[in-house]
Amino acid sequence: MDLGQIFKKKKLKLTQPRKEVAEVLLSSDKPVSLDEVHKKCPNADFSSVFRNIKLFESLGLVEEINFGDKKPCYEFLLDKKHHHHIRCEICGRIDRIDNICLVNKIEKETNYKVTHHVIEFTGICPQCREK
Amino acid sequence: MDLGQIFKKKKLKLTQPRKEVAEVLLSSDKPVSLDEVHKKCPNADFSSVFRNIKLFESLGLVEEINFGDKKPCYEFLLDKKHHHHIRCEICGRIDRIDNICLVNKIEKETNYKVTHHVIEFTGICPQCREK
DNA sequence: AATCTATTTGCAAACGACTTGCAATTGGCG
DNA sequence: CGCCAATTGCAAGTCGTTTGCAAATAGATT
Repeated sequence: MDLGQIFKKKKLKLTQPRKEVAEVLLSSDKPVSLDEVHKKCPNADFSSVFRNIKLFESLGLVEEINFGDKKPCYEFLLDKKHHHHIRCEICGRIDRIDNICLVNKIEKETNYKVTHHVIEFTGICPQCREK
Repeated sequence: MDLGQIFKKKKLKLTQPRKEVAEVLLSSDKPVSLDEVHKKCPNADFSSVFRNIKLFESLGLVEEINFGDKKPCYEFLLDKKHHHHIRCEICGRIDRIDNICLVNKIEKETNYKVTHHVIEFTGICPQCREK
C-alpha cells in the first residue's frame, strides 16, 4: 500500500509537505506529536503538518493518542486495528496493548452506548525497572 | 468531615477563595472544569481557583479526570476511592464506573510497572438513547 | 504543452487555556 | 495586637494549537 494509492483513493493531492507528513507517521514505530512530525519534515510548515494530520484523522487514516498529561500523539492506522498503549514515564518508550475488551462490560454495566474511550497507561518499562 | 478539619490537617489556611473552591468541588455531583468552578466562586480569581485545585491535587484531595477531547475536570475524592467515568456525549451527564481491574493484567502482559492511567468512556446515556 | 481552478501551502497573527511574577493582603500563631 | 509566611488578585507571559489570507501548485481540461 503506497501513499499515491492512499491519497488517490481519498482524493487528496500528492504534495511534498503532505507526503513528508505521511511518511513520518508511517515510518515511526510509535505515536508522534505534531512537533516531532514537524521537526522531521524539512519542507512542511507547522500549519501544514497540523492541517494534514487533522485531515488524515478526519478521514480515518490516523488516530490521536492521548495520555492525558501532555501533547497528544498521532499514529497511522493502515491495517492496524484500534488498540491502546503503555508509555514509560522515564524513557518515553511506547508499547502497544491489544485486546482490551472492556466496552461490552461497560455497556452492560451502565446501559450507555459507548462511542469513544481513552484507555492509556503510563509506567516504568522493563529496562528502566532494572536500573 | 468538614473543610476546617481537612484544611487544618493539611496545614492550609482557611481563606474565603479556597473555601469556595472546595465547596464547589464537594457539592458537585460530577467532575467540574476550572472554568465551571471559577463561575461558581464569586470571591475567587481564576488564578486562585487554579492554584488551589492544583494544590488539592498535589495533596491527594482532588483528582483530575481527562476524557481526552476537552478540558480536564476535577473531583474531590474524600473517601471515594479512585474510579473511572462515562460521559454522555449528548447531554454531558457523567456516571461513575467502579471496579475496572486491568492494571494487573497489563503489568503481566507488558512487564511494565504501571504508575498512571487514563481510562474514560464517552457514549450515549440511557435517556438520550431513547430519544 | 499551456491553461485553468480548486486545493493546498507558508506566513503571521489570533486564540484558548492555562501558568507565573509580584506587590498587596490576610489568617492564625505568639 | 502584631507579625510573617501563606495566599491573593491582577496583569502579563507562555504554550500549543488554530485560523485568515494571498501566493503557489497538482492535476484535470483543453
